[in-house]
Order: sequence, then C-alpha cells, then structure tokens
Amino acid sequence: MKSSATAQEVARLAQVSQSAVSRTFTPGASVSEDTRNRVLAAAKTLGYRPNALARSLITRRSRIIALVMSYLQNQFYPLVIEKLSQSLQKQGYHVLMFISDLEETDGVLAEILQYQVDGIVMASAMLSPDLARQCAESGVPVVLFNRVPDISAFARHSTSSVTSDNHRGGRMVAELLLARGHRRIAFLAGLEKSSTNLERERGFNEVLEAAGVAVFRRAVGHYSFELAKEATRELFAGPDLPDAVFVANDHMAIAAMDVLRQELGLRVPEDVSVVGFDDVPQASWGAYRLTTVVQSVEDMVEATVELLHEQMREGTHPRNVVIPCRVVERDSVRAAG
Amino acid sequence: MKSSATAQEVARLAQVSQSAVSRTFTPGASVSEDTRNRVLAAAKTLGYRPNALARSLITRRSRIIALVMSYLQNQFYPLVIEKLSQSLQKQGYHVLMFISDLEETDGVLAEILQYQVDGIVMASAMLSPDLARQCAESGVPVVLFNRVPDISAFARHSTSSVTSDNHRGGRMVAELLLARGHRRIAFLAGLEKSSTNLERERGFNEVLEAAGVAVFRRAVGHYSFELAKEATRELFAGPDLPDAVFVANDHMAIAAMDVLRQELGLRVPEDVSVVGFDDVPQASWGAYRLTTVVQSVEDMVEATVELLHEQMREGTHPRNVVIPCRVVERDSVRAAG
DNA sequence: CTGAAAGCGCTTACAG
DNA sequence: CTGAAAGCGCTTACAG
Repeated sequence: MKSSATAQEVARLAQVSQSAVSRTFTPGASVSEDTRNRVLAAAKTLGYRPNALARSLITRRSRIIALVMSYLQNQFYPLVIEKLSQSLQKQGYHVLMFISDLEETDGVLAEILQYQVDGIVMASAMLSPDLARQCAESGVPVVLFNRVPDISAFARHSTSSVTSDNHRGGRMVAELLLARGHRRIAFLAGLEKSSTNLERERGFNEVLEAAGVAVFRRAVGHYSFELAKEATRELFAGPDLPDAVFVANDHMAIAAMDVLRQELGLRVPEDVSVVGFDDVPQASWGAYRLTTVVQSVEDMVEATVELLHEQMREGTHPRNVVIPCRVVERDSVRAAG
Repeated sequence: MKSSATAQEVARLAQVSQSAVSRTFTPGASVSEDTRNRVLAAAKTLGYRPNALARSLITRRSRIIALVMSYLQNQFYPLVIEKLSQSLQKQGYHVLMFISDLEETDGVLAEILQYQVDGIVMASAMLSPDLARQCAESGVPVVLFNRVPDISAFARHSTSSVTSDNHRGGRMVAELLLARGHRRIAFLAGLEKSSTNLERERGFNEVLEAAGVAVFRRAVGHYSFELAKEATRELFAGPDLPDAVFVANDHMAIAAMDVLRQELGLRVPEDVSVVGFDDVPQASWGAYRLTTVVQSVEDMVEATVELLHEQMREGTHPRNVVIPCRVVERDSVRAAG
C-alpha cells in the first residue's frame, strides 16, 4: 500500500523548504507565484495531498462534525443526513456518523470526543437528555436537532437547538380538525417524554380545551411503526370510535392508516380523518396522501449549520431557534361541510 | 472552550512518565497494576481522553471508513448507513459520510484521502466507474457496495465488491411472472448502465427469451421516483396494455403502483402484476404489499466489513462477493391459475 | 515494567 | 517572500 507523499518529499523535489509547500496549501499564506507553481508541479507528480490529521493536530480544528442519531426508519432522518452532509461539505466540513441506542449512549460521547470533532449535532428525539449535557460540558459546540434542551437550567444555557414550531403545529392540527367538524378526536403519541411529542400534544390540547372538546382517546406509539399499529388498534377498539386522529409523526401516521384501512376496513377520510407531522416524502405517496404539518429540513439544517458556526466562535451564547411550520392539506382529512 | 487534558498532564499528576500513560491506554501494552491504577485515577480526575488524531498520525490507522453515497431517497441506503455504521462501531471504526453527485465526484476522492481513511465503501449505483478506479489506485481498500467493478481489467482486479445475486433475482422474477400466466410483461429499468440494472435485466430477459416470450414494452426510470412515474405512463399508453411489470427496484415500483392505481385506475394485481427489487421497509406497507426480491442488508453489510478487513491485511486479493437473494411474495402479483 | 528520546506530518511564529 | 526550528499529542523501539 503506497502511502501518499509527504510535504517533505514535495519540498525536496521542488527545491524549496517544507514551509513553502505548507504555505502553498494554506489559503491566504504568502508564497510567490514562482514557488507556488514549483510546489504545485512537484505535488502533482508525487500525488501529494496534505494529511488532514496532522494538520488538525496543530490547528486544533478537525473540520469533522459528529452526527448522532438513533434510528433511521423514520425517513425524516435520512433526509437530515443528506442535507446536513451536503451543506457541511460545501464548507469543508465532514460528517462522522454515530448510531446510538438509548442504552449505549455514554460510550458514544467518549468516542466522539476522541476524534476532536469541531461540533456535535444530535438529531434524534430518542437520545438521553444526559448525553446532551455531557457533550456541552466537554466544551464542544452542540446543537440539538429536532429536540430541545431538557428542563435543567444548565442544559438550557449551554446548548443550542433547532426545532420547528411544534407547539404551533399542534395547534394548527387541532384547529383544522375542529373546523372540519370533528368532535371525537384521538391523539396517537410518540415518545412521551420527547420534546417534539410534548410540544405537539400541548398545542393540540390547548386548542381542543379552549373549544370545550376533550381528547376523545389517547394511545402511545413511541415513534415506532409497529407500536403505532398496536396503538391504532387500541384507539379503535370498542363500540364508540374516534372520527379523527392526530398522529405525532408521519411515520406512525402511515402505520395507523394501514391498520385503519386494511385491518379495520375504515375509509380515510370518509370514516376517519388522519393528520401526521413532518411531511416525509412518503406522506405524499399516492396511497396515503397524508395531510400533515411540514417541517422544513432545509431550513432546519441551515439553522443548524449557522448555530454550529456561531458556537465555534468564542463568546457567543447558545440559542434555541424555532422554525415556522405549516399544514399541507392532502386527502386524509375530510373536506369542510 | 476548555480543551481536554493531555497525556503529559496526566503523567505529571500520576507521577509517571508519559509513556506509562500511553501504555495504559494501549490494549496489550505492559504496565504494572500499580502504575495503571495511578494513571487511570489521574486520567479520571482530569477527564483525559486520548487524542485519536495524534494516535492515528503515528499508528497510521485512522479507524475511519469513508462511506460514499449519492442519494438517500431510496430507503435501501439509509438502512445501509445504519447497519454498516453499527457494525463498524462495534469494532472501533467510524463512518465518515460523503454525499456525492455524479458531477462532483472527483473532488470527493481528494477529500476522502486527506482524512487518511482506512477504507472506502462506495454504496451507490450512481457513482462514476472512474471514481472507483481512482480510489483503488490510491492504495486504500475499497469495497463497492451493491455495484460491481466496471469492465476494465484493472478495476476487476483491484476492487472488491458485494452485490446480491441480481442476475439470479432477475431470473426468478421472470419465472414467477411466467408461472402466473403473464405474457405481456413490461420492464421498467433503473439507471441503464448500473450493474444492478444490467444484471437484473439480463437474468429477466434470459428466462423470458427461453420461454419464447418477448419483453412486451420497456421504459427507463433511472431509479428516480418521479422519472419512474413518467416511465409508467409510457408503459401504459396505447390500446394494448402490459399485464405485468418488473420494476428494477422497489423505490420505483411504488411510484409505478401509485400511477397505475391513482392515475390510470388499474387494479394491482387484478389488472396488472407488479414486482420490485430490494425489499425496502415500504414494500411491506399495507397500501402496497409489494412482491419483490429481497436483498439482505445485514448479509451484505457483514460481507462488506469482512472484505474491508481482508484488504487491510497485506497480500490479500480483492474478491467479488455475491449474496443470494430470494423472492418474497406479497399481494402485487396475481395468484396462480 | 519503566523512562528518555525520536518521530508521525504538518503549521506557524520568528528572523531575515 | 522564505527557511530553520519548535511543537501539536501521541506511540514505539531502545536501554535499563
């Protein structure tokens, strides 16, 4: 395995000092046109590429961002990987993936820190609040993606976050369902302690309450496809059925629609209206045409990158950015009248 | 930003040499029980973590594997990220993501090599055959995932690959469709020059030909959801319609089913049978229940990791591993008789 | 088992 | 603009 040439070897061939070759590859460093060309020529014939690891050791910037996720079943997250990775690549950063279950979360942080990452984005509702704090304590910029710092004052003041306006989104869903005349409205929850679920449900409940309508029934799907199916069966057991369900995310909403139609023989939206959250690509597929709340991955990623940069500069305070969201109506909610 | 403690500082606190602290963090190195404990204690109070970058510089192993992909729309690939990342993590390796379009593929390689990755897995049918060669030339182990080296003798002998048995899979689909009495069978192609498409179509055609049945019609969807919709419209235009379609992957097959049912008002499988390839999670969703050829992500990932290890050892030859595949029957192909 | 020393491949003051 | 030199944080022969 021929390892790549070193700056030393390039210097020798180009008849300049090693410093000169380093400068040639450092944007903004001062090298004469002549030296630069000699170096470039030599580099080319030797196939030279600066060793990013050695560079990082001395500059103290690895240009690596850790991305921590716990499950990719929900298509929302692959989209995040794609957009975030592309956006970061354009700026010379790269994404190091960490897949973490709830259990092995502590070890993950240790690994991340060993790589001297320049930042961490935690993009999963399923991560322990503890890990978030640990990261922040390490002094590495952290931005929580699609989740909010836990209630401890410490986390709030040391960690940035970007979420969409889950509370507002929950409200909009309740308003829509009420406007369409629904009164027996069920809620299918995700992970109960996740901030996404908490906020969506809070907004949803507020509006229902204000209208004097109680949540008709409630079950928990933990953001899992299979458990959401179970939860749907619960919701639609008994003689008196809901006439609408708000499901805490699209991934579960699709599971719910499958059960409703295939198992229970109910029609959507004629018998039941269904609303999701996220607007994953599958929500617009012909078989589902799910009415949902759109979270803009693009906007969220953009905010994340900006927050990362902010925190890499000294003396900036963490911020919690909230991205507006909106309802996209398709065919899973019955029409007015 | 408090940067982490160094081995030097730990050594001072523990009253040992820096070599001693290095040894306690190097599995298999010889340290007395006593020194080890002193070092561990000191490390703990200082929150010391070995700097992986500095270590890599000297060991010449970064324990980083580059994963190159070009699109994550097809849910098959997120699964690969998840499984591969988990498997590698267990062995102390990590995945650095590279999202690459067909155009900017050259720059990507340069970036990858700067990070001194220990291996590269190229997991996308959409990558230029050229990039594969470049990687191999750099001397870094490369394994092609779900694609095969191009026809040049050089690539064949320098690059490992893992694919499922696409050729056999294509044959099985043709056999199934023939057995169900279909004679007007269309093919909806993916990227025409990709090895997955080539092999699947070749196997498919072989069996049809042997049975004296010509491919009824053919269109190209380039593995894109939108283009697959277009292609489906082409296939089902005119007075004489196909009674079955083999679609080169599930992602496109779902697009096809949407068009068939929503736009064209055809029933699956009563009017048309549809078969896909991959068995992505969505294929089993209630609204589709797609009959398809399953490629085992687990087996493919396992083989990939093994191949990576093989190539990291000197003196091993690249291999092309072919994973068996099988048909899973659901409800998108009409029953016998 | 242990420490002093060399060195991995780079960047960056420091003099000129 | 340029080179010699120090040093980033580690590992690993080499002597003891």
